[in-house]
Amino acid sequence: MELTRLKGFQDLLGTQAQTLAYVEARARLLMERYGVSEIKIPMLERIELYQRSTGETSEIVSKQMYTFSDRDEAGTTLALRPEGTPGVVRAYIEAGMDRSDPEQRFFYAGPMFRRERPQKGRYRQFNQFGVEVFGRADPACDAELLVMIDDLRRDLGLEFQFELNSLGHAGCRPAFRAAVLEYGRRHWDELCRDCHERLERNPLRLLDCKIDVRLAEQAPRSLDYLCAECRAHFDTVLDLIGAAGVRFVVNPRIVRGLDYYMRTTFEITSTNLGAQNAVVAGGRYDGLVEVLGGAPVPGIGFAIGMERMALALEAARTPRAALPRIALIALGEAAVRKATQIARELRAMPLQVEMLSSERSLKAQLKRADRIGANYAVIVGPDELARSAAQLRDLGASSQREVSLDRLAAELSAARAQ
RNA sequence: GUGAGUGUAGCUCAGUUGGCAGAGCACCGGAUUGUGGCUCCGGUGGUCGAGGGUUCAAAUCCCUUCACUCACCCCA
Repeated sequence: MELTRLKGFQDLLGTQAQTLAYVEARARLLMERYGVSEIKIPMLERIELYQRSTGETSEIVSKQMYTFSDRDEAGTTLALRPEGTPGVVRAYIEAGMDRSDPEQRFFYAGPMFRRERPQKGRYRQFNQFGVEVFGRADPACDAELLVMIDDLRRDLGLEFQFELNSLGHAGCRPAFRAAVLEYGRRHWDELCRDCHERLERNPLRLLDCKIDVRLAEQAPRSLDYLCAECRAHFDTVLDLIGAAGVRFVVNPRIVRGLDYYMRTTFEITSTNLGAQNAVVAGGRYDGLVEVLGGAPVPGIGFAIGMERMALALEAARTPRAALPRIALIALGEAAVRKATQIARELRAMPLQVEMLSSERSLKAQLKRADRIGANYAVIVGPDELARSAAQLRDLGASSQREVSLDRLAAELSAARAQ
């Protein structure tokens, strides 16, 4: 086969697609309870949107975006969205909400694109479910989002590790950054090659190096550089979520790769996912709305990695109860005609009904019924048709009896109740 | 971008020292006129990832290349 799927892109079949849809359905239900409304935004934006928000120093923008020229005279450079937040902020400003009605909560769901080397839990097209809150600077808002994530976790029956940190705000963050930079330069000779690179590009990432663990642990901590206000904000967030029953740890090494994060940042991981174990991540981004040309409105948000969530769920889940599955077997043209009507009637019950190919023998059709995991087979042939009846076969029990057609739906419903 | 591992039937994989390409599962048919699973019998199905080299002879040895997987990196 020559026309295969692209590297890092996937076809999701059957249960894989189902699990993903299930996670999204549960998340949507939660949004309703939290009063968060949906926002649908484009998958394509000007490249500058990401350069200015996500940041040129992030690897996402500098190396991983799918970009191309539009067919207009100006040759505008477009980018497939690598994440959702910039687009949501742009839409929020464009709708004038930053001035008219700044306090807003949105959720979005859809595919993101990053051209990375694929591995377990990491794909070039992947789905995120994200929440963004604007116009709220108070710690109760941070806490509410974390509780929201914990609600989803509990609803799905999973165990996660919540790790939180605070990076400080525009006033105190620079001092911390300078301290890390200074620390890195002082220990230059002991740093790994990747860390040399990091120091140039994004010094804070020194802290989550997995090679120089000892050095990273002894590096300056953002928590020690917080101003009184940031300190109080963080303490209140921790107090609130603790009181609400969220289990968490403070991890001073959580720094996010995106430029716009400040104050509260968090990463939520699941074991049994391999190396790519972050299922949810996010943080506060006061200042981002202003950077993109809006009013000075605070913001905070997170994104769920849907494929990773589905992976975690598949490792732990018990299958959900499905509709009883009926294989409808018709023998002969007249029976097919009748069966077409019966199928419609049974599906309305509701029952899951699949009509098998009447071109094949009864034996082959029953074999097929077994293969697809049907609970019952309903057989209609010329003999049954003459009596206005059908054979109702219980494939699990291997028992069979004749049922008149006008009683069939009721009989199957009764069997379902058992 | 870097590293490692794996590529043989639709799937999971054997294949010895270089000597006729195999098994299990799945699929199709039969044993059983209109009755599945279990059993038995038969059948369909192969560019041994691709290209080149060595050899009387290559799935096997050598070179090149591609794909997939995992990890680094990055991050959801």
